[in-house]
Amino acid sequence: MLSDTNGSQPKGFMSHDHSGCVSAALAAADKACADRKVQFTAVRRRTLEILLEAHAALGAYDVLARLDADGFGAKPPVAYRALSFLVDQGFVHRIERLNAFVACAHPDTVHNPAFMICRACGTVAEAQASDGGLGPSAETSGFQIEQTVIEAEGLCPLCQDGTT
Amino acid sequence: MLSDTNGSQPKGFMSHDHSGCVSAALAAADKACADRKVQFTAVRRRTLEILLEAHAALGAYDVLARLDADGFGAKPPVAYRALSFLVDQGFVHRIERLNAFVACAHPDTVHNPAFMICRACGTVAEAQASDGGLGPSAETSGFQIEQTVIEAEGLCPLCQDGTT
DNA sequence: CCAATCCTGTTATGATATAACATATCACGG
DNA sequence: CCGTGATATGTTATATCATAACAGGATTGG
Repeated sequence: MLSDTNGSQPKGFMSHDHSGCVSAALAAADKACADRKVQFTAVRRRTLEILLEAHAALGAYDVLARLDADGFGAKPPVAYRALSFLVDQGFVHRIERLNAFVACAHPDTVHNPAFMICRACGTVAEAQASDGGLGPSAETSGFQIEQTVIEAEGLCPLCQDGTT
Repeated sequence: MLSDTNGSQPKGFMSHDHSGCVSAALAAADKACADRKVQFTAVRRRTLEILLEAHAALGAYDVLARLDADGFGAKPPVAYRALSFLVDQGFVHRIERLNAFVACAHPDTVHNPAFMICRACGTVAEAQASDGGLGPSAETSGFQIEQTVIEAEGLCPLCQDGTT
C-alpha cells in the first residue's frame, strides 16, 4: 500500500523546507487554470493539495480515502476523475510502475518527465528525461512518438545502507 | 487462438517471415533453461509459445484463457506464475503501460529493453534502450539505478494514415 | 527409494479502474 | 436575470488486474 501522510518528505532525495511549496504550487495551478479557462474546482484543488502534502506517490484509493474524509465523495470515480484532470493539466504525473500519482515537481515548464523510484522507501524523484534513446529506432522504423514513459527503479541515497 | 501460423505478422513494424521464429525462440529458451538448470515445464513452455505466436502484447488473462483451453489450470496464478518465470528468465517482458506481456525479441543478448507501443493497433516493438537520460540526475542525487522502464506511445507507420 | 524442493492448481480475496446514469452547478448569450 | 448547453459531481454496478495461502503432485539428488 502506498501511503505517507507526514509533512516533511524528501524532495528529489534531499530533504528541504517544504512549508511554502504546497501553497505556491496551488497558486500556480490556480493561475494556470484561470489562463486556460478550465475549472479548478474544490475536489480538484484538494486532490492536488493532498498529493503536494504527501510529497510522495499515492494510489488513487489513498487519495480517495482522504477526499472522503474531507466530505467529498467516497466512490472511485471521484478520485479518478480529479486525478485524470490534474494529469491532463500537467499538475500531476502517473507512475505506471506503481499505479500511483505524484504531484509534478516542475509544473510551470513544459517537460518530459522521468522518474527515479526507490524500491526500499518508495520515494519518487522527478527528473528531466530524454527520449530514452528511442529516437534512432523510431526514425528507422517510422514510428511517431507522442509520449515516453521513463521510470527507473533502484535505491535512493538514504536507502543504500542497511537495506537489501 | 492459434490463428497466426501464417508467415506474415509485423515484427518491429515491418512485416517479416515469422514461420520459423517461434520454434527457434522456443529452442533457444530450452537451451537457456538447461544451461541455467531451471525447469522449462509444459505450462511455461506453452506460455512462451502463446506469446511468440501472438507476436503482440497479451494480458495475463488472455494468456490464461489459452492455457485453460489447452488443459492447463484456469485460475489466475497459473498464468501469473508462468509469466513471472518467463520474465525472470528474460524470455518475456512486461509492458507496464498496458499491463501486458510480450515475448522478448532478443532473448539471447543481455539488454535493456525499450518499447514503442502503437496506440491505434496496439502493436509493440522492442528496441534497444538507453538509461532514458537519467544518468546525470541519478549521479547528482546519488540514486542507484537498477532497472529502467522505457515505453513510448505513438503511432506505428501503418497507422499513421486514416487512423485517429 | 526417500526426502527436500520445486511446481501446479485451487479457493479466496484484494487492488485497480471504468461504464453508465441521474443530479447539480457553471458560463454565457439573450 | 434567466434559460440553456456544457461541464462537473456523486452513485451503482461491474470490469480488470493481481496475489496470499494452502493442498497435492512431480523432480531431483543423495
